[in-house]
Order: sequence, then structure tokens, then C-alpha cells
Amino acid sequence: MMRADAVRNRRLLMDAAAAEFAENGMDVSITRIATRAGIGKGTVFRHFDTKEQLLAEIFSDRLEELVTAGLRLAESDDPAGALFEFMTIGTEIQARDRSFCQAAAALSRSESAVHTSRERLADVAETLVANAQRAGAIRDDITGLDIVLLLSAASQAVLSISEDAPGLWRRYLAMVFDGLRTRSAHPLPVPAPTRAQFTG
Amino acid sequence: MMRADAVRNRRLLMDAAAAEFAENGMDVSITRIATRAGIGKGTVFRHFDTKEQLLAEIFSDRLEELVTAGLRLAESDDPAGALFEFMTIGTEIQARDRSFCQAAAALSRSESAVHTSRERLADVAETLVANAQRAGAIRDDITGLDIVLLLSAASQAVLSISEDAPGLWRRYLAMVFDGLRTRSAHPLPVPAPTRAQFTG
DNA sequence: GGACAACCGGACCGCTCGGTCATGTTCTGA
DNA sequence: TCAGAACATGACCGAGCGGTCCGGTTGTCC
Repeated sequence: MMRADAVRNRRLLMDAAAAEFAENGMDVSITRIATRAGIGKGTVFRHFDTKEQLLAEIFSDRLEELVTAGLRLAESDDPAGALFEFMTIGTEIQARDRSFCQAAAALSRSESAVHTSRERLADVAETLVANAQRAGAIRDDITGLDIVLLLSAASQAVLSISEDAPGLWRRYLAMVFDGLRTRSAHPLPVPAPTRAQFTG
Repeated sequence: MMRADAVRNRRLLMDAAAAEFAENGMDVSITRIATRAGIGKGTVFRHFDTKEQLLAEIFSDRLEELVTAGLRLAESDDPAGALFEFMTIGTEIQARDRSFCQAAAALSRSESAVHTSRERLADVAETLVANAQRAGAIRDDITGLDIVLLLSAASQAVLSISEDAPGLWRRYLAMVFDGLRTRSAHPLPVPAPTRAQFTG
């Protein structure tokens, strides 16, 4: 059982780290995070052996947040709308968090918590896609992994001007989604990625 | 007039820096670049006052490469095909170069050479879009700036698995392009970015 | 061929980073 | 209430960074 002050400090730390990572990317220093949390630097390393572990925990939380939303949307009776909202939520998370994409590239292979969250995300995306395809709204030649990868497309497109144009990602997400519709479909030049490629 | 050895070393330096930045992103150390070029670290700072300047020069070269291709394609008699090839070239450059997107976000405002190259890129994209729209192939509610921003979408989408799946970006570029076609058009929720937002 | 400017190189500087550790403090259970 | 375990802290460490500088080297021009 953790002591009460340890629980409180861990909470402060997680919040501060999440905020710093979101605002400034995953290269913010531990010192800065500790200061923002109002705790000492050493305390950070009491809760997490390494900076990478801290980042992984936060990143994995974000992924689970999206998984949860996806599971709820999978029950919707408007499959196309559900898929679109899933993509909206996922893109918004990334648009708000500068560390998200960096974290995805940096530690998807090393941290097992992240690994399983990514699997769960792929699963729920697969369900949402299958539902939308069954309803005839979405082209048949795309997969759940396609959707997961496309989650970063719109937010990254606007990354260089995101401060001056918040919300612009919605414009490109709409364009991307237009490309996913059944009647937009043209043959794709490359097969979908395999689960093994995604998993790493 | 530069001395012959200085010219040769500058060439070696540029090539090595471009390769390192492309392979490892813009955070590679000057020491590493110098070693790869087979020159001393001090020599790097003889040619460029700061690391940022070196990065800017290379980044701006890449942009001009794309501008040149765009100008050629603007003369094509297949406007839709020209736009698609423009996007293909731009996306491929980014897919091959890990520093590209970082550089775009980091120094588009500070370095004037980059600034003007970005303007030229926006101009040529505007022309290509206008041509394709006049031909009726591309939806009317998008702009050249949209295209420039979308250049990063596909390459960034696959960034986390790009080593395991080279060329996968072509799949998502095709999807994005499908979303740009006239008959895919659904109303967009957000207006296009202004030139001022893009310029910074 | 010689003089001199241009150029090269790597030891060096100040700084920041992630991570450690000894010391002092605070909570908790009996 | 109090012993002792759990926890917090910030000075400290080695490594690596961008950038500087000066003694030695090399190309160039008369």
C-alpha cells in the first residue's frame, strides 16, 4: 500500500508531465516537469525508473482513452458517423499533444503497456471499419490499421501552423474522410500494412 | 573566391549533413555530421555560423527541389495527374527525410531563405490546384496551401512503421487524393488557412 | 618559390541533460 | 506515542551538446 503523500505526489507528477509533454513535446526535461509538479527531481525517479517509462505511462493512458471511446462508438447504430467520430477524437488528441506522435515512433516497440494498448486500438478500429463497410458507407479496400495510421495524418499536416490555426486539422480530417467513402474509391497502389508491421 | 579545398569540404559537409538529417532527424550532433563528412568539427562552423543555419540551407534546398518539379508540372496538359505527381514527389521527399517535418516546424519563421522557398512552394501549388480545378478534376473548395499542408499527411501517417513498410505512404497519399476529387466533395467544416497563417 | 591569407582541426568551454545517492522528513501501524 | 519504514530532496555525477579558439597546414597569387 502506498503512503498517502506518495499517492498525491504521483498524481501531481502525472498531471504535470502530461501537460508539459503535450505543450512542449517529449524532450522536456525531468527538472522542468518536477518543478511544474511542485516536487523534487528525485521524487520523479522514485515513481518511474526512467523518463521513457513516465512517457510510456502517459502515452498509454492516451491510447486507452481512445480505445474506450472506440468501444462505446462500436455500439452506435450509425457506423459511418461512429468511425468519423472515432477519427475526430483520435486526431484531436494528437492535435492537442505534441508528444503523441513522437511517443508513437519512439517507444511503441520497447514498452509493453504501449504495445498492448496499440493492439487494443487496432482491434477496436477493425470493428468500427467492419461496421461501416457492412453499412456500405466506407470503401472495402481499407482496414482498421489504415484508420489507426490515418489518425496522425490530419494533425501532422497542420503541425507547422497549429498555433496560428487551431482546429484547422478538422478541415483535413474531413478531406481524408471524404477519401474513405465508398464512392470515392479508386484502386490503391499498395496493400494494407500487416498486423506484424504495425506491432513491430 | 573560395579556396578549392574549402569548396570540396563544403560539398562533403552538405552531403553528410543531408544524409544524417534524413536518416536520424534534425537532432543529430554536429560532431557526428563532421565525422561522416571526414572533416573536423571546427570546419563545420567555418561554413555555417550555427547548426540551425546548416539545417536551414539543406531544408531550403529540398523545398526548391520540389518547387522546381512543381514549375515543370505546371506546364503539363494533364492537370490532375500533374497535381498528383507533385504531391507524390513532395510526400516522397518527406518519407525519405526524417528531418523535413521537424525543420518545417522549427525554422520556417526564423530563416529567410526557408521563408521565401515556402512562399514559392505555395505559389506553385496554387497554380497546380487552379489548373486541376479548371479541368474539373479537383474539388473547388481547396487551395494551394491545403495541398502544401497535405504533403506531410501521408508520410507522417506511416512514420511509426516506415522502416518496416517503405512505400506504404503511397497507399495513404492515394486515399488523400481520392478525397480531393470533385465527386468526393462534402462541405468542409473549417475555412482554408490564410497565407498569413502559413507564412507565420 | 616564397609569403601570406585562407583554411583546417580538435582540445576546450559552459551548459543541460538523465539519473544517483546520502541525508533529512513524514506518514503509519501497533 | 513512537519506532521505523517509506518517502522527498537537491547536490552531485558523467556524458554529450553547440559553439569557440588558436596553432598548424595548405592553397593561391605574384
